[in-house]
Amino acid sequence: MTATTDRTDPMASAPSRDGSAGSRIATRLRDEILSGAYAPGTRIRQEDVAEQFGASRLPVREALRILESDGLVTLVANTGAWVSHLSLAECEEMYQIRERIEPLLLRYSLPQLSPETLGRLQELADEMQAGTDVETFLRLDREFHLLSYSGAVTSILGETVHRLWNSTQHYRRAFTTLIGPDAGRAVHYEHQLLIGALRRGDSEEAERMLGGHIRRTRLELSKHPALFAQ
Amino acid sequence: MTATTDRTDPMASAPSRDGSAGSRIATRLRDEILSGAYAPGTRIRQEDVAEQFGASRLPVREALRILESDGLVTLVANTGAWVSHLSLAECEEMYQIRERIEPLLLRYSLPQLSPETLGRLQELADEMQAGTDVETFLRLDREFHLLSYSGAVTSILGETVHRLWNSTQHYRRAFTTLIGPDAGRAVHYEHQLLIGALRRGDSEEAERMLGGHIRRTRLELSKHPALFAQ
DNA sequence: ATTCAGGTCTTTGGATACAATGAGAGAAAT
DNA sequence: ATTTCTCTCATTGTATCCAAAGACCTGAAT
Repeated sequence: MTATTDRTDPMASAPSRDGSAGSRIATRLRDEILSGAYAPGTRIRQEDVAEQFGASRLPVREALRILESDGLVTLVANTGAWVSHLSLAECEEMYQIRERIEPLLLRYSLPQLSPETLGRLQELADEMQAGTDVETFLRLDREFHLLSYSGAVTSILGETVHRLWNSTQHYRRAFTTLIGPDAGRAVHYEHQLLIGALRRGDSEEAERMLGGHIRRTRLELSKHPALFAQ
Repeated sequence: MTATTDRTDPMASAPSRDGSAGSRIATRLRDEILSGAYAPGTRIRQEDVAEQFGASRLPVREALRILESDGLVTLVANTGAWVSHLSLAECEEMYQIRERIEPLLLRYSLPQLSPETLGRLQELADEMQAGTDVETFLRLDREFHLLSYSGAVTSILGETVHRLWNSTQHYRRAFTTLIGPDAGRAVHYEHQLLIGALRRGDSEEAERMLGGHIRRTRLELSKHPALFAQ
């Protein structure tokens, strides 16, 4: 009976809050949205989803509420639900927030990172650097960063960061598709330098690197307003 | 059909998302929780609320989902709903987040603040300094800070800050009750200095003042773990 | 006396049925 | 031709009913 939902697996893309049908539907819908199956702006009809999952519209409504609180779905009363889309300004806001709170989360996490985790981070960074397709790049990058936060036992902060990643997922995909997964070599170098700071236990430097990494990404992103065309 | 909900009134304690019964119930329940009528840990029975508002349990469930996404209510599947309570660690986390993102919000807001708004901020600060009871102190402090953010046209950032204020409201009340609304003179001085920076349009200094203000409050709060006794 | 098992009972979760609201098409008037 | 009004239909919102899952109480056995 705490204020937080359990999250044993830091990599889980879905909180999987509980066993209710609404939560299960939310989990699967979330994965579909994050996978890119639904583009932002796509309308979501309750009945369609209900039929798809073999349930009534009621748990679907609960699922939509959950996804709304995740920022993935936008509900309008008496009208319907849509997959959320961001304006460039909103996306930049999210990156500004990330830039300020993810270093904090990393600071909580760093002292608890095991050698095994650091090794795994190195593997992920190397695998990314070897070059891959867009989807793999996105998956590895997400796993890399969220794993670097896995030492933190925080509740609110971790969830907030998770939400921000989910909300911007589609635009990261669009951006990466546009410029190619290796166009920005800086990403790989920054990851390597970040790992170095983590290995040394240099919290200050790790925070600075991460903040800069997010900041640079935001500035790159803002050069492509076309990604956010309505 | 944007990703944000309208919020014309920056002071509204409730988003008042739309006209559905669930949202209206959520709005009123939220106000009751924030007013202190329900202590954290209090169980909320769906049927009680339904009867209180003359509705069925269904919109109540929606209201509880909404409040859960606000962080004010904790739902457990097949078990029930409780007014959320925070541990000291969780509350400190929220203050750490606030310390990093509220200065950012203030930076967005500052250039848009009208002379009238600055005057109103001065009135609020003066009124607080004159000394009042706990409830008035809380109301004025909340209005002061949220009004200082009212110039920002942000969406996500403003909502996030709003949620953090709501989630910690009960503990601010408990803390203020414990030490008295005037025990911390520093609050008043900080407010005055903050207004000075705002008047000069000195964004850097305003951000620094606000960050320090929140930080100091967090440190004070952490001296009283008894406030968070289960 | 304490602990464990069973059963009842309260409370939540879900499905069907109905009401109400909004959106879109079509027709008429300017 | 364009705009506006109205009517119809698709879709969401709510209530009632039923099912299921915990919680609590009672009882017996060690």
